[in-house]
Amino acid sequence: MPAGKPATPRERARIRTIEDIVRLGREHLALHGAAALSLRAVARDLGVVSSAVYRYVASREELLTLLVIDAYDELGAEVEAAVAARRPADFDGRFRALGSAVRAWALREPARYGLLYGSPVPGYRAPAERTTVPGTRVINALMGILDGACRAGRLTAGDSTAAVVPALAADLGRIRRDMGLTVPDPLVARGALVWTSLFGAVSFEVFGQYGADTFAARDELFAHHLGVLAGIAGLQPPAP
Amino acid sequence: MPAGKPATPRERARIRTIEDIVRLGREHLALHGAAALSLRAVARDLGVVSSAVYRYVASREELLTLLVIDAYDELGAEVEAAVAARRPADFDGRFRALGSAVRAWALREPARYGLLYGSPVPGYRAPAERTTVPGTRVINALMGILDGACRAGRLTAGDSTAAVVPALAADLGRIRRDMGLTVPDPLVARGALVWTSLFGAVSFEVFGQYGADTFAARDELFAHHLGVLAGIAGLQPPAP
DNA sequence: GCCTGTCAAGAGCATTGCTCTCATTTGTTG
DNA sequence: CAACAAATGAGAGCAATGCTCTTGACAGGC
Repeated sequence: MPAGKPATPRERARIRTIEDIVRLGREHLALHGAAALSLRAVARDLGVVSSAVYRYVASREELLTLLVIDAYDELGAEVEAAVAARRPADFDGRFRALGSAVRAWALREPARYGLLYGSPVPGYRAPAERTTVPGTRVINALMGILDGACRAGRLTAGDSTAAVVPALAADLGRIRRDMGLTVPDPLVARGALVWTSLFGAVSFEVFGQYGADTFAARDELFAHHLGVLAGIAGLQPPAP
Repeated sequence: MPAGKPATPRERARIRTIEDIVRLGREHLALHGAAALSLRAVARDLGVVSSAVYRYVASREELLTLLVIDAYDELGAEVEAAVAARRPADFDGRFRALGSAVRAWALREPARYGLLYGSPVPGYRAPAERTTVPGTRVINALMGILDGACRAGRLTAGDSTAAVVPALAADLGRIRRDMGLTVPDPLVARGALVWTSLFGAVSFEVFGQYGADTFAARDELFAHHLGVLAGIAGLQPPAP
């Protein structure tokens, strides 16, 4: 990418306008939800007629894609910051920080979380080539923690030493190679389970799948879940 | 409820028309997704002008609610049937049947699954008084399995005998009382985790959160996850 | 200083949810 | 059987939406 600072003032004004559009779109998204995102409303807020917005953003889908990338990046940055705030050797603490950061961001930005991890917006498919990189920051961070614990010998195998079936082993092997992991196959599979389970727990809270008043102590419930998930991943709490 | 067969033919024709509307709505939902559901489109398919539909369905939201109930009921019925097909004492098998049934239905009906467990349709809130009963069939079945295993003494406590924090214990106690469970608190909490984790794994598949070609052996991955989750719940595989 | 390319505006098309009025069908009842 | 009343369907209409097209103005680059 050329990137940097495009010399021409036209280009500069252009990217500035796009930034404004994304910012306004983010506000609308957070306020009224993904499917209620209206290009005309953004245009109004921008003080411009609707057709003018199409000079900068090809379509509503394009704006959605920009907002998806924006949200993935914000979530990823917060998660990475939360993880980095813990001692590098405190793998269990790093994992819990990751989970708590995901949940905190999701509860603070439910509509944007729904855009990323909820039902896909009908007729819209996020272009993989633009969203996979920011979309993998969380799972990369998670696997990084597991891999670090494994290299440090702080990963308990538990009863998960049982070999996985060959078809799955092929996938896991490829993943380990692509991500440069040393974690053994069964624990990679468990890492994937922990990953999906974490987002399942968060989604239930954000999307209101728990009944309205089934759980009053949601913070404690989530903390409990995080502890169990840490155990599944093979992470051991810091020595007392 | 009076229910039964309303004598008057007008009422009969009326409920028949509503059934047709729900059926057409279900088709549109499955084909084009939830947010693309259009009352005018189902009116066209029904061979009637759009305003006529409002004689039977108060609003688009109302139709969505009917479709939510319809989907919850279909999913619940399939899950219950799958569970009932296993030997009552085969708790582990029953749990795996439950999980597989959820996944099978979700993969077969992704749009309807998204309506139930995805991001809420913006501006729409399912009325709890009409959807909670059908919406709790899966978790009831799951807790029923755990409770049955507990009563039969086939539930391994594992290392989960540690007491939960008081705030959470209050919630768990209420849940146990409401559902008539004998499972101890920590295992109720684990049941909740297994519940959310199951739907997390299914959602990742249905919503395409796994990369396009990260996992080729998704059936095996899910089976592996189910096995781990069964262990978390305290279920032991049938004696060899 | 002129020209070219970028930009905003406006009109317009097809679509949506929903309401209103009016005519027609239909079931019931005298 | 006929008359009445209720239920039903049709159509027009309103306020939105996404998106396209044409027209005119403005400003950057030679």
